[in-house]
Amino acid sequence: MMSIELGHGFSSKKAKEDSLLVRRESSTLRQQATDILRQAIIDQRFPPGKHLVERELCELLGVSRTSVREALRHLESEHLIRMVPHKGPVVASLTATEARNIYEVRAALEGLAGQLFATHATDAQVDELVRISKEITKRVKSGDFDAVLEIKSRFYDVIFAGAQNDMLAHMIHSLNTRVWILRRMSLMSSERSKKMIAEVQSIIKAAQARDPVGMKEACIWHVKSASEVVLPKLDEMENAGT
Amino acid sequence: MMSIELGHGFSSKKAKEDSLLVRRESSTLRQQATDILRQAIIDQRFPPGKHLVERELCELLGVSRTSVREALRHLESEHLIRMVPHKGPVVASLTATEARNIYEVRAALEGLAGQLFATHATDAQVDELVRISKEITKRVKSGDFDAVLEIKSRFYDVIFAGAQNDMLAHMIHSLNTRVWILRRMSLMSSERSKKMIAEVQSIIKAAQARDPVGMKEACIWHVKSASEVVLPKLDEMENAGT
DNA sequence: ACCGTAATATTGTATTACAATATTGTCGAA
DNA sequence: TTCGACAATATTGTAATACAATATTACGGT
Repeated sequence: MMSIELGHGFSSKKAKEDSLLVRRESSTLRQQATDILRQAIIDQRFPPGKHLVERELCELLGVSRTSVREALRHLESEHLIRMVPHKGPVVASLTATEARNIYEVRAALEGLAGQLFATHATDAQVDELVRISKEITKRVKSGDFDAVLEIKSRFYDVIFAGAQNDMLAHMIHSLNTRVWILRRMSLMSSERSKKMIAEVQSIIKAAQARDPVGMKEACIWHVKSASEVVLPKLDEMENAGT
Repeated sequence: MMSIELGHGFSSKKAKEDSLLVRRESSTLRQQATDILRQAIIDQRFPPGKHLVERELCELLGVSRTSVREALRHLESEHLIRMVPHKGPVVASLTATEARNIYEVRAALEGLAGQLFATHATDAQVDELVRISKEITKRVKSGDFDAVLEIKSRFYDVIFAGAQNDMLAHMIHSLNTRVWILRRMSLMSSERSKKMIAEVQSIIKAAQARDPVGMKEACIWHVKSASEVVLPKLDEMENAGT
């Protein structure tokens, strides 16, 4: 499991997964704090709008205020919380407008990712994509939505790897964090799941055909299709809240 | 001299300038620290690869380590610095690959921005765009590259406003910060400046025609064109460094 | 010249303190 | 009672200090 240290010969330009680098799990406390808080927000343990208090977080996490505050800075830049001067951090809530904006951007970015994948990916990566798509179908049938989201993340990770653009991967990932709740929501309709599987299939088909434009459009369509399910619901909720 | 004001994010939904809100200029010290450090990096006062030392920054800025560290967290999330555990922050250097990735993403995002502008913008915004484009031509002739970048930022701000997607604006802005140096570099060739003006004109034309697809393509073309000037130079520099 | 080890520097984290600001509660007057 | 002024309280913003963990450098012996 843990491999041996070879000194600091970290010339891992390729980063094969059998790297010899020591795997020092999330080295710093603030990193762990950040991850835990992020997860808590995603899981809605801290509901949107919730006013967080630094001291409470310190106690909750068992770390000092220093670390908590630095973790909060990080979450702020991910737009998971909003800092109100002299009031503190507030868990960000997603307005319908923001969600619409995010889905617009996601469509553009995932379209690009698809296009680049069709252009640059290895055959092995295409095969891997096919393999995962089958797993997606399987998990959808099981009805475990979080499991579906998890495997779909892997699906996209393969696309990003093939696309060979880390910046792109990072940005999409960051956006997805914010709409995670919506994505789960969208899966909870069985018609949506069915359509989703079909969309994945058309992405696969374009990938196998090495068709950049086709893949781009399939990816864009996939995002658009999801947004069309979710955004009306969000509008509805927002109006009901008024 | 330069009023930067990317103060507290971009949460202003409409941001009418005659808002009644109290205008507390960059309220917190860490915000000011963040801005100053960011500017220093952009201006290459801290060259890429430079190893920053917290204590020195404290002295330089006249604030405590607490504030400096929180500012550093922010810059880290903007990818302007890289945190190496137990070694500290290092000013990020831009590899040719990263630059290529960023330009790919920028093309997609600015294309989207253009498309949305053509769809949603008011006539006044189109007029404003025309006005600014004339100013761009003027400043290009003056030969002040920073002035050109500044007015081009305003050009894009109008596009973002018309596109009505704050998330998109924020992401492009963040990317631009990282390639600021390259953008300035690209302007330093007079042929490039000439072509740039022509590209802006074609963007304007599409905007006036309210042609989303045309505008999208003009914006994409503009980014691609800039990247084709800059990326070879960067490759060159990188090889020379070896 | 090489190796191991001590000395040093710097970050990571915790703790304490206090000023600035926001929120809440209290009391008196109209 | 209702309202407003003002005090009491809570929380963040910032600073200063301390120490452990780790990386870098210097030194000294072989």
